[in-house]
Amino acid sequence: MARESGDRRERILASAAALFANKGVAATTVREIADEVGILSGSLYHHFESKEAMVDEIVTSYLDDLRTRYKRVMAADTDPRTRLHDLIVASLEVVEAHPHATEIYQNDVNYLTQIERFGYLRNAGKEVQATWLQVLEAGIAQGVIRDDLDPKILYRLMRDAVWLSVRWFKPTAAYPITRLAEECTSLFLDGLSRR
Amino acid sequence: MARESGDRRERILASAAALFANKGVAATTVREIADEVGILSGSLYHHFESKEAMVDEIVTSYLDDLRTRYKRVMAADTDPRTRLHDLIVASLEVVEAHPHATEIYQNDVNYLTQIERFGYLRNAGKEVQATWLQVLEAGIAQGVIRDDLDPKILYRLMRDAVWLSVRWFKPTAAYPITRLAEECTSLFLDGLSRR
DNA sequence: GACCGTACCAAGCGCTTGCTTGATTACGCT
DNA sequence: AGCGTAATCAAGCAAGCGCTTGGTACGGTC
Repeated sequence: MARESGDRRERILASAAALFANKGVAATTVREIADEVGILSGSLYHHFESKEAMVDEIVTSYLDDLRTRYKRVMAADTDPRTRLHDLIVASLEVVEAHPHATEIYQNDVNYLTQIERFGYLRNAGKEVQATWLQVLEAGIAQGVIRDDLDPKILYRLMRDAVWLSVRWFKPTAAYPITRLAEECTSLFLDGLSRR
Repeated sequence: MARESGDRRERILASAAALFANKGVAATTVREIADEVGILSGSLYHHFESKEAMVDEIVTSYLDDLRTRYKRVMAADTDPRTRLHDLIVASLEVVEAHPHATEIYQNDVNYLTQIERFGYLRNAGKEVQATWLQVLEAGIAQGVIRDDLDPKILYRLMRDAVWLSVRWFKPTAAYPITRLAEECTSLFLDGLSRR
């Protein structure tokens, strides 16, 4: 059985990601991961160098995907309003594609960044912020976005609202992720007051 | 030295809260807590029954404070728009008063709720949601809040944005917490589009 | 049919964990 | 001076941790 090596590897990674997301990285043991896959804990080390290596692979592929999509948004020749909308859509798509990785990143950044190996997480966060700020500031300069709100604060409020949707949003036929993206965009751009 | 017993207890609690918030509950050891206070780990058990008991006391006093302030907001005879503003202010005040507890709650709910002792966290979350929904739905019924946005989704977006400010917001003289509250309220109610 | 790499198991190592225990100290009260 | 209590230390236990090791089963290759 299991003639396909990569298959097993990915199943381990998937189980690990789910456990890391639900219980936290520190609180998840290699034995739990092995149990979920149906092997002994020692056998994990045939596929991965360490527990950290599993976390690393999960988080890295998540960040790679995020960077790729952000670049695509910024490469398009669009106005700030559209770009903001597209950033929200791209973010939610990444959240949907890597729900466990998103949750790990959200819950355990503090813990992870103090491990030498994951120092790169700091830079990743700064990159994301720079992208959003670029869009917001262009919007303010062009007069389509209010200039009485601090763009850094705006970014952080929107980022947390969008990213943490991973904790509660489960797409359905009646309420797909595209609709969440529209409601997010509409809330942030137009506000919830009736006019 | 340390003739006041309660003093030492609170210093332990403060150190524990800071460590729990920064590293996560599971990743913080009782020896680290003791080191911060300047005693041996065994001595902690003269003041607390267990590590869980410390977490419990931190989180409980946080939730008590939150509930109290929310009740005060809802007891006032105000319109939905004001109430929403007051809920945001109250939330930010609690975040400011219990920054470590807020962070612990945000980062470790998943981990904590699966420990029997902390099952009450589920109900606490539902209570908070019910309060916000009550205000939002009253606003929709009175026609001051748009009816094309799902109130549950609105609540979750605003909640995450407001609560996670604990991770990045440090009040200064130029930008006190009251201003953050105003910007939050203005963003959510009016949106960031210039009109 | 000898050989090799892959995938796994069984066992356990060294270490850290939360927590316990018994002895010792500091201090207020009489 | 003597006593009682609170606070602490020194030492260590059982359990669980991440990870290593030595060995086995098996499919493919020449």
